[in-house]
Amino acid sequence: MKPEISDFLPYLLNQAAELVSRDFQPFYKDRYGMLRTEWRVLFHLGHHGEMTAKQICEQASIHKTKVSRAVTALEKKRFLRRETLEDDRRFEALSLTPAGKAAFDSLAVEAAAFDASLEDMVGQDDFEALKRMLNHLIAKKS
Amino acid sequence: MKPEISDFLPYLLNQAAELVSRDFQPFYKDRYGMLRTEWRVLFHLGHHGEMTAKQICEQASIHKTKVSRAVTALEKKRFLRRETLEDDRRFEALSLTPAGKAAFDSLAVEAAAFDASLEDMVGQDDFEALKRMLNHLIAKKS
DNA sequence: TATTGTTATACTCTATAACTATA
DNA sequence: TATAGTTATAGAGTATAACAATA
Repeated sequence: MKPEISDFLPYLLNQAAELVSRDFQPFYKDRYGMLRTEWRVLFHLGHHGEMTAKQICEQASIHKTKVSRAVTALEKKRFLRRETLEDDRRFEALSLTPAGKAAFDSLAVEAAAFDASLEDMVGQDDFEALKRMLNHLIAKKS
Repeated sequence: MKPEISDFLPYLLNQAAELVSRDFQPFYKDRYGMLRTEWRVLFHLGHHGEMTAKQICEQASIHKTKVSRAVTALEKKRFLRRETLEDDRRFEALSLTPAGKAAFDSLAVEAAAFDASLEDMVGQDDFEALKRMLNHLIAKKS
């Protein structure tokens, strides 16, 4: 018995990720002109406060070239400012401007609501289990 | 309490999908030079036999432009042949050549083994639950 | 006019190597 | 020599409009 495509986990993950991403994309794209990596970097800075690019790379599992470009784009949008660290001038402290904070606050609320709508879709218990499994899978594969 | 990124389902889905896809990609790419959509189209034709492009679009939820390009690429690799339907000359019956069938047979085995390795990773019960939830989510979002 | 499939085009995302500035 | 971050480039994936051929 050959497997159907709906039994192949890589396909399911990709399809689900794509559909969900496409639904959330308008929130950061249409209003703020951000790309996905920019939204993620903004998310991390909004959540953790001042960080270096390297810290964002590590915490978010994003390659340094992507972070570098996202930081440049967010800076151009006046959502982020950088300050070279005097201890070690290779590092820059990245932080959100008031405009960046405002965007983050608004998007964080919308993200939470979006996540809640997904929770409604699959049910509360399943939703927690789903997140747990995905985190487990990601940890194993990273 | 602001949400961590590991609590945001779109992020988790995308990260898991990317890591898993990257692991499976070598099977169809390195040996057969296929792209992801080509592998999916091959999968469908191998599983269901003769189909039209429209049927593949519907069953696999792939846009017609992607299927069209994948079909062209698979034809160039001599994995697929087309035959215009005389009933309605807008349609073409697509089917795998012997070389295409051989590639499918080999890849189907490897895909099943890969899927099984993911099952080992998350545990059998969770694995079934995970697939069920993803299928549910996909159905709701499509 | 509607449908199947193709082509053109632009944008988004990923991956890697080479580079700079600093340590 | 090593590390933080940048730039260049190619490849892969996605989205949409316009089109040709057939019905």
